[in-house]
Amino acid sequence: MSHSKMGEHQIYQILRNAIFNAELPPGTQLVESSLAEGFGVSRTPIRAVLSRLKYESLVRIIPNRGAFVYCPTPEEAEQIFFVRQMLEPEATYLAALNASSSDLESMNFFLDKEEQYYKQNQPHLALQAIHSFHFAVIEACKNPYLIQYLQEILSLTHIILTFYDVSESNTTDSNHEHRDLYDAIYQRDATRAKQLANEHIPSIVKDIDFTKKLNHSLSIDQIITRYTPK
Amino acid sequence: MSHSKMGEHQIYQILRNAIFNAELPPGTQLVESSLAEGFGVSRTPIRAVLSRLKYESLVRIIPNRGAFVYCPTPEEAEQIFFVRQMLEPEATYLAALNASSSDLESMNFFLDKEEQYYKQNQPHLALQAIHSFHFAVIEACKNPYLIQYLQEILSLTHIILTFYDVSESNTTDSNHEHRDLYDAIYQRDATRAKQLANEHIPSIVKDIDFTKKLNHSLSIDQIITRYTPK
DNA sequence: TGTACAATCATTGTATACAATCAACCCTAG
DNA sequence: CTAGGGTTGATTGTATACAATGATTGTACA
Repeated sequence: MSHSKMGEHQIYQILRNAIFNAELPPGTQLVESSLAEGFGVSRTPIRAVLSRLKYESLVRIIPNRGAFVYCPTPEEAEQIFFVRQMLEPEATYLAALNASSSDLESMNFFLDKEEQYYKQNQPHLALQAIHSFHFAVIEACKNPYLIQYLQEILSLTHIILTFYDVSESNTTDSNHEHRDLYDAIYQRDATRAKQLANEHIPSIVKDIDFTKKLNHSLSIDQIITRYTPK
Repeated sequence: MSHSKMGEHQIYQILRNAIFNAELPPGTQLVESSLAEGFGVSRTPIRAVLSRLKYESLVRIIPNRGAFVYCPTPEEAEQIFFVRQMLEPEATYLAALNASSSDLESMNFFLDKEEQYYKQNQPHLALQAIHSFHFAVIEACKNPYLIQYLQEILSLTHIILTFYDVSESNTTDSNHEHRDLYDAIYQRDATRAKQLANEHIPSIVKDIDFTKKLNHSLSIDQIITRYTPK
């Protein structure tokens, strides 16, 4: 199956999203020639995209063997959440000081989305909204290096939450914690925002059930077709 | 000037070192074809190396324009040191808990080097020894994600210290602070190690003179020749 | 003289052909 | 039936040719 030609950035976005939402199951091999054919380009830009995903820890590249979708072990998950716990409270502190009105709007938007998806019993979409909310918060901290690292760590935690079962989590609590965090930022109460962020992360981790893996898997062609406009 | 063929990893190391030590002056354009000729390979592996350096913030790539050696502004320097201040004390805490005997040996080795280079009045080499010492510390924390981010941030701070003038700093104090830090880690006193690391960073920053830029610059060919074995 | 515009050139971006690598398979000898 | 070793095939790694981009220079015209 061949599609219309696509730009490198677009290809990156599609693959990133697919890994992000665990539609490409962790461990899947990404073969350059197949992707090239699917996206209607040569292997050259595909290699660039895979290389970028490697630096973001979303794929692992084994020399002369190939690229494989990142597959977090529970031990790695713990290390990832540890780093998130190190970075996010401080970034939240800065966000409370520096958030622009458009940052605040963005946070609000995704909070509403989260609530809406919970009510519609679509936890998978709610998780995406939560990710976007947290992303909006860290973007507001205005330190590009901190943003870069936290964005990466946040993506990894999102993959973990999507890949492992979190159905036991209390959705109402989750939404309330996020709203409280937003309120603290909105009121420029940086200390309180930091403390809320600090307490928030353990409440995410405790609901992960590492014994149950979920399955959202799609084929490469399904993914390409879905994201291809028209 | 053409040289014997070299592997991608080796090329990466050479370019990284050259940028790291400000031998390639910040702002220098790195032209793919020149590097390819210099290293005796095609543009393909050069592009891979430049792309990697880009993800490590050591070069900036402007699309359709080229790759340029990272050129830190004082404002960026502040943001970089801020992130270092966020990460390094905690990593030092973990290092005190987890350092292996070979980690400790490594730290000790570079402490001696630092002292030795100061005595020989070679501040530039002493800076490199300090970097290696700090690197040994963070490696001991055993969290691969934290190590990755701190390694990057540490490299950026090293570039800043090499690029701007720090000749006013008190070399004896510096060495003593490092030895104290090592002692705390050696004694597994994690809390003290963390505190020392916390106090150490401001004492680095205060000696930077952003008004004076130093010049260590070499041409690409000089760099290739110097690092080429034989 | 200064500005708009066209041609030129250096450089990056992409496609394709070929080389190198490694795993899996099969075949043979013990 | 098993262990060793060579062969094959799928995949990545590299070189090279060509296309696209955008800055620079030169030039005509106001």
